[in-house]
Amino acid sequence: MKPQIAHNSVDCRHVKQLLNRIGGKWTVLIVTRLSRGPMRFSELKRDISEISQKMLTSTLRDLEEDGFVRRAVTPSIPPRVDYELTDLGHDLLGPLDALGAWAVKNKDRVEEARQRYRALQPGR
Amino acid sequence: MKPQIAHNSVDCRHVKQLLNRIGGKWTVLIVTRLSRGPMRFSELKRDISEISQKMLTSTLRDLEEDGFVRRAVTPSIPPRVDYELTDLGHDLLGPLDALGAWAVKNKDRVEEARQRYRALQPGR
DNA sequence: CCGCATCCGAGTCGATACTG
DNA sequence: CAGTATCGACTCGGATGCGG
Repeated sequence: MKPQIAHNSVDCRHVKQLLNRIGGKWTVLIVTRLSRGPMRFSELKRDISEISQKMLTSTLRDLEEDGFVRRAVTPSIPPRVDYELTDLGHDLLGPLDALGAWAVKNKDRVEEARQRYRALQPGR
Repeated sequence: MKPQIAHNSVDCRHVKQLLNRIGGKWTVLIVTRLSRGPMRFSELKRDISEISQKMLTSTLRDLEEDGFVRRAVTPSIPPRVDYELTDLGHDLLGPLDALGAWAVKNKDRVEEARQRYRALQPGR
């Protein structure tokens, strides 16, 4: 089974890759936290209390891999690791904020649609 | 430069909900197809050949539930079902296209970052 | 033609325990 | 402090078969 997309446009693949990243359960939460400035691992963990250590680590790794986040290790004892957005990460905030603003602005319309839908679908 | 998304607030949930929707494997593909105009179920199925009937059905249901897509049944024989974007769905195209444009524009930077990352991580 | 029901494998998420 | 390792629960997506 190949992840090949029959959709001809090459660009489509990149769009989907990006969506897969930011569509992750924690990605946006982390990126928006970091938009305020560098944070330590434990700060992020404390700030997003519901996240598990594992998911925080792996999400940060993914973001680092794609060049949105920079990881800075200070080999002291105890060790210290800071994370911050790269230029690319900051650039991403633009469209991301736009989407976020849209979601906030239109949440009522979505909510209405959901209630209308449920009203018409007995059971389910 | 400053985060426009209010963290720790109710808004955050709506943003996440939206991302969960459009982060789905097929959502964007379907929405972009429908942006050109109404389409029948079988047209969509044919156009996105790799999608399974199940996923097409369930994704359309999700989009309908959130008010992005309207479903019109013509009870003829054989039956006929058309799907089209609602006004809300069309509005969503704005931020969605912005994100898509960003992905296309910055694909090289992401690609570079990935290669740089891989070069520094032997094995893994 | 449309799409629901069911089963199943693969990947994801998360709690817990352990290391430098 | 900042992770890694492991294992189970859960969810997603695909295949197939049936029904209106």
